[in-house]
Amino acid sequence: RTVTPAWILAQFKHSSFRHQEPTLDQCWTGLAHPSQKRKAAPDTRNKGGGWIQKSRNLHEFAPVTVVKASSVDNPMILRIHQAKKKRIQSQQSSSSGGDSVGVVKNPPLCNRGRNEGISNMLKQLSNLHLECPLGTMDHWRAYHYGLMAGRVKQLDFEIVDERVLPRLQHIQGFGDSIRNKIKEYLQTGTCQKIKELERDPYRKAVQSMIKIWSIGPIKGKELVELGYRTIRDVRKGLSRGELDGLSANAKIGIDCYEDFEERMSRSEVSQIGDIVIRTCRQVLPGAEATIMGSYRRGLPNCGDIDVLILHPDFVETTPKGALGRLIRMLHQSGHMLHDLTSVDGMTAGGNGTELQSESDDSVFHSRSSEIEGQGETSMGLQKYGHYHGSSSYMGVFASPTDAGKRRRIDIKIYPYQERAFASMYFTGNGDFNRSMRLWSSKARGMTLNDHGLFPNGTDFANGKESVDKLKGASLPAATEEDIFELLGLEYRAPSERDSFDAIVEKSTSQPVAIVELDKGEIHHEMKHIWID
DNA sequence: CGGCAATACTG
DNA sequence: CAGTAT
DNA sequence: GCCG
Repeated sequence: RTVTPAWILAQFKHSSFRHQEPTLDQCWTGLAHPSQKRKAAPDTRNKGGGWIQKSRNLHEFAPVTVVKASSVDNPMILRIHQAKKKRIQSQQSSSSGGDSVGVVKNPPLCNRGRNEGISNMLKQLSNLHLECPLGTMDHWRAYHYGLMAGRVKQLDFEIVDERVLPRLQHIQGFGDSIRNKIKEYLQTGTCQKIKELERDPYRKAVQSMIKIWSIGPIKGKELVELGYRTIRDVRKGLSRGELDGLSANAKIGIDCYEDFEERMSRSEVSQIGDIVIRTCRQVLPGAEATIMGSYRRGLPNCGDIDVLILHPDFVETTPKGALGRLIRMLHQSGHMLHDLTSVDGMTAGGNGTELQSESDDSVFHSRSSEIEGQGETSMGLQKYGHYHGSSSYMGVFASPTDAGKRRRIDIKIYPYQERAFASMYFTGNGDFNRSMRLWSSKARGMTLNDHGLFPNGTDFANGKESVDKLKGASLPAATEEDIFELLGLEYRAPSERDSFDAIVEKSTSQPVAIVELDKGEIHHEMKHIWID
């Protein structure tokens, strides 16, 4: 049933399910429970001049989050469990946990914002390594810095001075290097490593090359070796004909360099979405098209537009040529400027890809052998063939709101039966997807992708050949909730899918404690919570 | 010292 | 297949 | 960079 705030308060009062002391079978994570992220710490801190200073024992800095350490095969829980054991051994203490007042399932929205400074520092380090992976290992450095940038924000305490460093030691992912950088940050307010990386002219040059869409670390380095340091250099080189070897996509990337750096407002995204969706319905009546990505996650601005297309009549297949037809129509109306991938029959983002010809179908007929009966009328129901699989398109869209600005757009179409998996994937974010897939594989022995969820051992590994088997072998899910359920994870609304740590095992009847929230807060946070 | 998600598209 | 992308 |  749906739980009202009043009901929850009543439960708290009557303590019908009370917070229990964590036993060894349980653990806390060192991470704040999502529900306490915003509220708890500021409160506690403000009382009596900072509890971090007051309390030395570890039970006090992570007072609540009681998560059952159930499945032992869950690596994340396992690690955390491990960490706790370690801690328990080294440090014994008596009481704690007085603040928890009740339990809910399916905890509410994550609120971030703690340890901003440190998080930003780690994020910077991540980016500096990510954008310029000079050594082969840098990629994973960046990965880990990124994860930790997310994790510090979820800590249930503020890192205000060095005394918390030993506590950090017990939290998964904070090793010597990162703790030292945090220490440095606490002492000096900066990080020499960042300065150093930012100073390095080579790295800086490669960074600016890498920001060109379709230029990665390898080509970026090549360009720098050739003497190009800035986007201006590259443009100059291009105009001199020195860089003819670059791909068509790279040329688009160079042309749109500044535009692609920019983020757009939600309103612009929704307007672009409207255009695409309306056109889509013309081309494919009955289609369900939705804006996904960061827009769906509710971010205030977005780096690109992601549109997912489904059609209930195409359950195991996709309408052959529909995506191409949509793209072509968008080209004709002047909205779509460039293709970065080819679609169905259309040519790739190559040279003459623009408006090809007048005859609506010439492109399709000439390119795609597969078209069966193309119903002709531009707005009637088309008869589409069945393409077995999904397809995805990347392109460049003309901003309807900001004249001259060009926006990255991705459009994907999937068989209807894959809709839950496709929308999960396409909603992201990236870290969340990786976390979820890691969980699937390590904790559940299954492989999760945008087509389905497959018990390992299923014969899906050999690429395109087995797409069919792959589909057939997937556990069925009609909704995203189903997927969380299948994986034994707490449901997360799109807006909550914002980090690697946003994944929590579904407590099997094991309550999750929350800290005191005032009524307004509870009302605000919980009025939509579903409790089974 | 191996693993860190899993896949699509291009040339 | 490597590189870039999601 | 960190973990097992």
